[in-house]
Amino acid sequence: MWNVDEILDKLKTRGYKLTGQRKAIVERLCGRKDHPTAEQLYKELKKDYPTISFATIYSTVQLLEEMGYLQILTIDEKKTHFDPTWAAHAHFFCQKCGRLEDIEMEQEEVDKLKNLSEYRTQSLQVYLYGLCPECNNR
Amino acid sequence: MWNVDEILDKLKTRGYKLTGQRKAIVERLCGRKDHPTAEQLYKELKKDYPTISFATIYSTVQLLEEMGYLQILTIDEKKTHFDPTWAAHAHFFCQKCGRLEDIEMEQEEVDKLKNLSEYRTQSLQVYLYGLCPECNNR
DNA sequence: GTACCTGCAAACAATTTGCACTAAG
DNA sequence: CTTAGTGCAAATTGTTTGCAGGTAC
Repeated sequence: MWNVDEILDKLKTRGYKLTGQRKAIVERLCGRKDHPTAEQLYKELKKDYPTISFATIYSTVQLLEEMGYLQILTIDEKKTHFDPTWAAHAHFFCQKCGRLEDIEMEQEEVDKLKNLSEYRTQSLQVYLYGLCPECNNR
Repeated sequence: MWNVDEILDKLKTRGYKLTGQRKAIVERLCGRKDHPTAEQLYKELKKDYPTISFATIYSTVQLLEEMGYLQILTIDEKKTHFDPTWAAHAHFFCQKCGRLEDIEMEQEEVDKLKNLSEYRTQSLQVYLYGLCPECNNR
């Protein structure tokens, strides 16, 4: 699990400016277990930064992805979700309600999948689709 | 591998009309190894159906997905790709040129992944991201 | 002081939708 | 004949972009 200071340090090291917005975004993402969308982040951050914009959110999130601190999930066809968890894992997406859950996966399994291609794999996603128990029972 | 007639039969059985457009779309998808986008399909189909529309393509493709004959891939953040191959396999996406390739995967492996969740998994995608050899060498 | 960053609004692009017309059965 | 399907154009929506002003360093 990465921590806020580590990321801010690395940002600085790479020559990026430590703006209040970037700090706020990193802090808000760090350690959380859900997978917020840009919209969700925007609403949450508005409390601290009433003027924050999608432009800033998207650009910061892309920065964090390039640095390997988060993954941008395309499991939901409608919008991207951000996943700040570093540990190797798969995702389950409920096709009815949109619920998005982490699923544990062994590192060994992940490595095996990454090596499926003869090309060098930089990142990997395993997406499972179905109905969550609640949606299945009605 | 499914064939054109099987699909058309099943469409009829389910009460859908066998329009020329649907036949053309099914024929064009059946057996192909690449992963066309809506745009690509549209261009190709225009030769036979100069008036064909995106509305028809999207609706037919959704129908085929519901019937389990193709998968709609979200590996490319920008647009969806259609995959008419039924056999279990993963996908590799080149982050630079957008090349999208099939990767073989054993059925055993697929089943294992599908069972990672306690919920019933209806479908599964394994996406590998990286650079293809060509993009890697320049 | 000077890049770089931010916020705003406009632009973009893939997909969806409403509706009048057409054609399958 | 009836109803589902089609094509068109407009609408929608998540994301990106251009640019003027602001801020980190």
